Amino acid sequence: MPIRANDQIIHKAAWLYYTHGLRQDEVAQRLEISRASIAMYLRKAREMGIVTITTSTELFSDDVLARELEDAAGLTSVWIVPEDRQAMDPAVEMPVVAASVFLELINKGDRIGVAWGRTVYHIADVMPFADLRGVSVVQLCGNLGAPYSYRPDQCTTEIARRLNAEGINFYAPLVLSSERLAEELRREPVIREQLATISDCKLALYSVGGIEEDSHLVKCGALSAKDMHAMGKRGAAGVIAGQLIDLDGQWMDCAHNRRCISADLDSIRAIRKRMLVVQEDSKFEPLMAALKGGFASHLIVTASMARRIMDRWSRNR
Amino acid sequence: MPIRANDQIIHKAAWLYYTHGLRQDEVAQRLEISRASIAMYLRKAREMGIVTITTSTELFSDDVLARELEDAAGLTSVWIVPEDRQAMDPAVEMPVVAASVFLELINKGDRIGVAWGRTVYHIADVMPFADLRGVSVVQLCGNLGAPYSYRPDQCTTEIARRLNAEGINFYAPLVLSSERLAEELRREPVIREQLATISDCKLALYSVGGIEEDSHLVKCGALSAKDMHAMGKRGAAGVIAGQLIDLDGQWMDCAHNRRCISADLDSIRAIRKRMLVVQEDSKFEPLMAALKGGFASHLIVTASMARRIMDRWSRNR
DNA sequence: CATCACTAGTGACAAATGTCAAGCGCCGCT
DNA sequence: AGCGGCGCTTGACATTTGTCACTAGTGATG
Repeated sequence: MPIRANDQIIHKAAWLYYTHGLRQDEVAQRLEISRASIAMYLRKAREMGIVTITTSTELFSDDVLARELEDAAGLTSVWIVPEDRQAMDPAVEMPVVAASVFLELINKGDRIGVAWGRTVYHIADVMPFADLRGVSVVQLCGNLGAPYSYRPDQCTTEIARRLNAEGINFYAPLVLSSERLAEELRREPVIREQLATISDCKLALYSVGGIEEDSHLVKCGALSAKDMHAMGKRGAAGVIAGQLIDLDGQWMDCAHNRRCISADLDSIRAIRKRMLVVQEDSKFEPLMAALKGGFASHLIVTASMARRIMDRWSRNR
Repeated sequence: MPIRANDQIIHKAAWLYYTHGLRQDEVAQRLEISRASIAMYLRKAREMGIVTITTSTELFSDDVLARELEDAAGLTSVWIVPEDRQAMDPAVEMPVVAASVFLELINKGDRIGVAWGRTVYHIADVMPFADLRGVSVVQLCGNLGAPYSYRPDQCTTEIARRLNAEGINFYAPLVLSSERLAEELRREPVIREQLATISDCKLALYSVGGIEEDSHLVKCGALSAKDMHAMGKRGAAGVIAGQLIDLDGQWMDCAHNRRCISADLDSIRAIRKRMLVVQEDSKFEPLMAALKGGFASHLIVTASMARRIMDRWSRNR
């Protein structure tokens, strides 16, 4: 574009305003035209690229990635745990970040849902102590005798203890041996009430489970390796609060899910702050399913995982 | 710099406001804090270089006189600071223009040489904040205890700080009491290495010093008024990076220069972008010498100075 | 020469932004 | 535990900026 004599005044206005920090009326005075015109010139200057406003990409590259991911996936907030940092192992760092984010998301009097898994327990394990009387921590899924220390009730209890909050455990098994029994149990007033309050939670904390043979559900004996494998064939992509979800993050109508006593997935989706924390790189596909299913509003992942999500997301469009 | 939870929110506010164009109240709502805080965060973001607002310097190079001067003196680029009533005070304007031009000339990963003087310090003082990680700012000349605040190392340091770049100071005095000592010091590995890297600079910033009795070298005690006067008689015409040059811009073989620890003039000439900024009308003769000596590829002067250069140049041909 | 179409500029008002004193936790100290 | 200082946050108000309907000037056209 050739330099038109007229642009000169736009340059002058932009220079005085942006570089010297004069106010619009001062610029108007100096150039002897109305302030309204200055406002117009400045808009043109921005449109024409005479002034450019850029947000840093170098110094805060992780932050930029987080913002891009928020935009792409429609999430409220994303935290990126860097991996290139010489100091910290992401496996240690992530639960710490998650715990402090979790703490900040809690408000007085909130009811908070906590699911279960290795990740969640690690978060519980580094949760700072706080005095949050009036807060209730409820268990999102039924119980399960696990060979490890992170049983569902323990996650809830440990977090409640650290926060000085009220822990509300779920007095039902996660999986029953028959659908009929599960159905009957769900109808029990105590259980029903507990399930009904879940959508009142202000905040939920969970990870997403994988569907490999070493998945949590399998390890804890809730599902045989063979059945899990079969479910993978049938389109299962991940596990949320003990229940299988498909590639689109929808509840699967399968024997396992029907035998489960756990939070209704729609109740979980109804919670405003759904904090999803994913540590393992191998959980990429489950994570994508969970995101599609709307199980996250607040996401905590590693930088490499964030990049993979961005890649996939932009490719699909 | 560790993860500062506080910066995260600043970055996020800046992102939403500048990149997405949300209004402050919308940002406030989304981040669930007051709008007043958002306004504060945005100010910090600008100060920290998370967002940078730059204005094109085209206004000053878009000038017939500038083109003529480029052609006449064989310069790459000239910026003219106008002196008319509509413009700002040239004394204020020139450092600002210089700082903006300087910023535009920097590329990612560059090493940049910065000399010393009142002008350079004034430029440093109005240098915008930016995010130029990976850039190194090196000091072109030795140090000098100045009665003013603009010591050589301070120029370098301040510019580096504002750009978020790495500042590399020169740990030697500008002038030593004997030639022998200067020679020995120049041979010291640390110093020698530092001097050797100067020609790798992609960009240099300096002014040219006068040889009057109120010159910088005299004021800072590097040279007595009497000696300076004597050097004038012997043909000295100006000062570049602490060293005297003659009317043709050549290094003078004199006691002062031999006692100096500073960038070799040929190293400076080897730098592709040599940005010379001259404010005072009184520096006409030094400036002519510097131009003849090839110390400028990019020149910033007042309109009247530009006219004087053109006059002299055309008369001599 | 009247008319129309178009642009750039303006005054007045609405909207957005900047600022500051006061409030509120939090931390360290006694 | 109580106290004082410090730094962040906020509500309320002042200032600055954005917008829009309108006008004047300009140039093309029948």
